[in-house]
Amino acid sequence: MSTGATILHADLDAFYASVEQRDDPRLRGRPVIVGGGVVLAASYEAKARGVRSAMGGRQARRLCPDAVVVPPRMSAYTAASRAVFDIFRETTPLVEGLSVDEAFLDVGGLRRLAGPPEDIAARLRRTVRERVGLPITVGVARTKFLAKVASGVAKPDGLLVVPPEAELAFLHPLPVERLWGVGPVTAAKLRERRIRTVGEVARLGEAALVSLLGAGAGRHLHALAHNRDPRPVQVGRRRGSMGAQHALGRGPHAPADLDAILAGLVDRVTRRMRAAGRSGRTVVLRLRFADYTRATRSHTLGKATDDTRLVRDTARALLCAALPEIGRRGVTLVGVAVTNLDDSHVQLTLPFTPDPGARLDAAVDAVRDRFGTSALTRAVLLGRDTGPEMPRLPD
DNA sequence: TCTGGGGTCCTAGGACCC
DNA sequence: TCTGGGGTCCTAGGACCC
Repeated sequence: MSTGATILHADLDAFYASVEQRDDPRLRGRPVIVGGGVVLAASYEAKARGVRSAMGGRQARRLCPDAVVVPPRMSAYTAASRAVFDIFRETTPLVEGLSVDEAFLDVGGLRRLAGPPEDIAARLRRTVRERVGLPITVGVARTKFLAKVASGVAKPDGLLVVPPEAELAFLHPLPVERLWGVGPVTAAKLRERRIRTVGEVARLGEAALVSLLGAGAGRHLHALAHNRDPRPVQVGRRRGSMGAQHALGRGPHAPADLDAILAGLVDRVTRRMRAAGRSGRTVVLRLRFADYTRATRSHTLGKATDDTRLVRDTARALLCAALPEIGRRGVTLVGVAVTNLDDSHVQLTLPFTPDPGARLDAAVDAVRDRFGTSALTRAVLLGRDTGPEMPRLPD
């Protein structure tokens, strides 16, 4: 294992908003908000005025009346994401995608081939800017956790290298909210104990953290504050669940309407599952009540399925059982997810080749490259035009 | 902070098994 | 006829992330 700072965390800045500014020069330099009801993304000009993603649209407009509000163009973001991930994979085969707009890259083995990590990172930023036209921030460090923190500090359009000898000096003065995994609840608990910086967390001791946050979170945070993070960059992670949800007004909502919404959601999810070659065993009904508290109801089937009717009937039974509670409390969101996705199918996307024989050869090669010869027990070749689906974790 | 849609990971109790 | 230790699976909830 290489000992230097060799992990890159690359993160596109204000992704959706940057794509809009790229494609419409009139938006450049102006506050841009993507999304109507809630803010999906805000340009840095809008962020400077206090606009945040997930914020209600009305509040955003109050904070920033001169913002240009544009509807999302998911297919444009998907295309941009694909182009950027192509550049990631040209940089190193060791790419772990976290979402549409960020990934870890391990460049530890590339020093002789491609130069030191900081040069690779600078080149990556330049290439993304030239070929895709988007600003991207890169953090470089010895661990994934620190690389992620570094990119967060360097945003927007920045590059920050944390050399191994400077790790704690970098980490300890930061506010605890900077830590990946510390959200509002954990931050509030720490604040009650007058703990504001990572250094103060590190001095607290593991036992105290465990009693404050629980065993898992306490130990995790203690390790991170001491900069212990052994997790490697993992290639080819597959998602564990697929879901769809739909928010509703405060209601009331007739059971038949809820059932129709649920059927539509199930249809969407199972369609995506079949397209990805995945099936799952557990059907989860997700509910949000009028007071915005949440609940889930789930049922696990005997074997994995991607069948619309079976998933729909299962979800419908869960909904029926929950109707009395929905009647009492009101409902503001219904969702369905299928989890326990099996690992028996993998989908690889390959460029189209006209000759069927060459197509099969390419598929066999691709499977062998990625999983070894023994993995190739049965392959189904599907022709599919690339739709507007978002590439999150590969399926 | 008056709240969309898509995910991940962890915890804890209970059923059930040996 | 009162009860150990260890394991897995299922369900539900919660925190967090983009």
